[in-house]
Amino acid sequence: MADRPALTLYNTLTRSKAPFVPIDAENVRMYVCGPTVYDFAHIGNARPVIVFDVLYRMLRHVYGEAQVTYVRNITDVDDKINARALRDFGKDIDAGTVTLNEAIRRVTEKTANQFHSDVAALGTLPPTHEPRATEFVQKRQDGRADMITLIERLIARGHAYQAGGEVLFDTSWSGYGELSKRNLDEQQAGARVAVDSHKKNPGDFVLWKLSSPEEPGWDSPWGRGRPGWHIECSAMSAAYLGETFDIHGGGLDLIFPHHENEIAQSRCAHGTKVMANVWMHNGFVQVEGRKMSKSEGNFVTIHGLLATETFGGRKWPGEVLRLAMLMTHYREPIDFSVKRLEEAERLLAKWPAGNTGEAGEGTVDPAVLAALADDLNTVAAVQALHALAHKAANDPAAAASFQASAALLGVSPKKVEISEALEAGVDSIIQLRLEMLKAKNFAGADKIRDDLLAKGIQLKDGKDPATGERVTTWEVKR
RNA sequence: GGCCUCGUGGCGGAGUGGUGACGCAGAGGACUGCAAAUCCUUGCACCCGAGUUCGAUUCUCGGCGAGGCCUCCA
Repeated sequence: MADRPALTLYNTLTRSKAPFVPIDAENVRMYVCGPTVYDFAHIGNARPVIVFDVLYRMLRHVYGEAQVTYVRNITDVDDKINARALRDFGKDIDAGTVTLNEAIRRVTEKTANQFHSDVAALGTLPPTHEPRATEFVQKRQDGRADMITLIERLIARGHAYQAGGEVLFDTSWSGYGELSKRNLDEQQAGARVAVDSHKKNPGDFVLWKLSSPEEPGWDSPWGRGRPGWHIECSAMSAAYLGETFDIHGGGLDLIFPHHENEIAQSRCAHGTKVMANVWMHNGFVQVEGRKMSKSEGNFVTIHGLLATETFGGRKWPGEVLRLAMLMTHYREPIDFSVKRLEEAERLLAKWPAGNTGEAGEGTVDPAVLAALADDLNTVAAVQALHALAHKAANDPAAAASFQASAALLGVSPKKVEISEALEAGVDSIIQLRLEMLKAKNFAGADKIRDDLLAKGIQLKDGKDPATGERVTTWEVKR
């Protein structure tokens, strides 16, 4: 395709922007680190989900929907999950009515379901594959990559060793530190982590650790145990995308150690020069100017924004949250605030509402496309969209183009539904009000207007240009 | 201590070696019985210092400031 838009992406590996060239344009492959399912997802989790959803839409637009594979995992094995299961089901486990594994499964199922409903409300497309870590611990019937096989290969190739009841990755490997630009030897001075004596190098990390009988575990060549934190992404990316793929994404904080370790594991296990060609990282989210943390009391969950009145004293529609997120470039830090959400809502209210949220027949606006092609400049894209919205008011082609362009960002405003009974009655109420106005009964007319507004219907008075008669129209107030 | 980001008007936020992007909010106006919506007009900026340059917000160096990672974290 000669007319394919040139997509440029910032690559953390090279700390620079470069044209994106897929390994195989017929099968463009992207992996994004998904949630560890032990608690409600917060807006910090929402950012990569939204950002890489835009990238997914962009890739599908450029290369074709069937030509893009997007994998986002669910990590359902983690000591935080175990702790949560004990907290929530400890009594049941003690009473013998629930096993630990059952309790863990309940925690992960509930949290994963919540996550899915949250991100659906944010207007994100489901990924092509959403593998769960627990299904990739042991060797699989279908022959896809698994964690134990990867660890075996790492040991066989001399990159991992057993010590102190653990299997550890040997970070003396020469490629270690390329992504995060770290030299581990130089970091010893201020390192806060105590050096375990059984490690060959202080930075060596766990691939496999033994479980006590009370802890969840899987049988392995090294005894019953559970995987370390990083190996699941190496396994699941290889399982669906192969040993080398195009794009790997996640939050800034994952650069070290998570992604650095993933690279080390995958490259050493497979003997490859690269794990993913492009590494992309989104910036952090702050809340009202402060770091979000449970101790600060400003921990904001997606669910809390959508369904409760804990932030700014009201609920927020998913599309408002999404637009608010896209009003800042993905690599910049973002300050999540009530003011920002209000601005996003105002902007959205000015855009023409389509029923479908689908691209429809229109062509994507060149300015929107160019903005997104430039390392996902969603800010410029939103502003191009805003300009397009002005034209769309009395230009059907522009309106169609707006829908197609907005769909690429995933922010297509949908019409708000009102009850049919209300809608059917509006015209007669307007007539009644017009007669009151003729009689100069302004108080009565204004009351009607206020009552309708309370029901979500905004009246707008205008003049018929020919006759000078008052003409009242209405729209659904979003 | 080491390694990374970043610093633009009230707020958000692009961009560029050489005439104030833009959006939101504000102010003024048109329209209106009053609103809402819409339209028009308008004020406000590039952290500090040095260097390179005819010229720097844009490049280089230094400083100051903010944030992140080095420990679970998106």
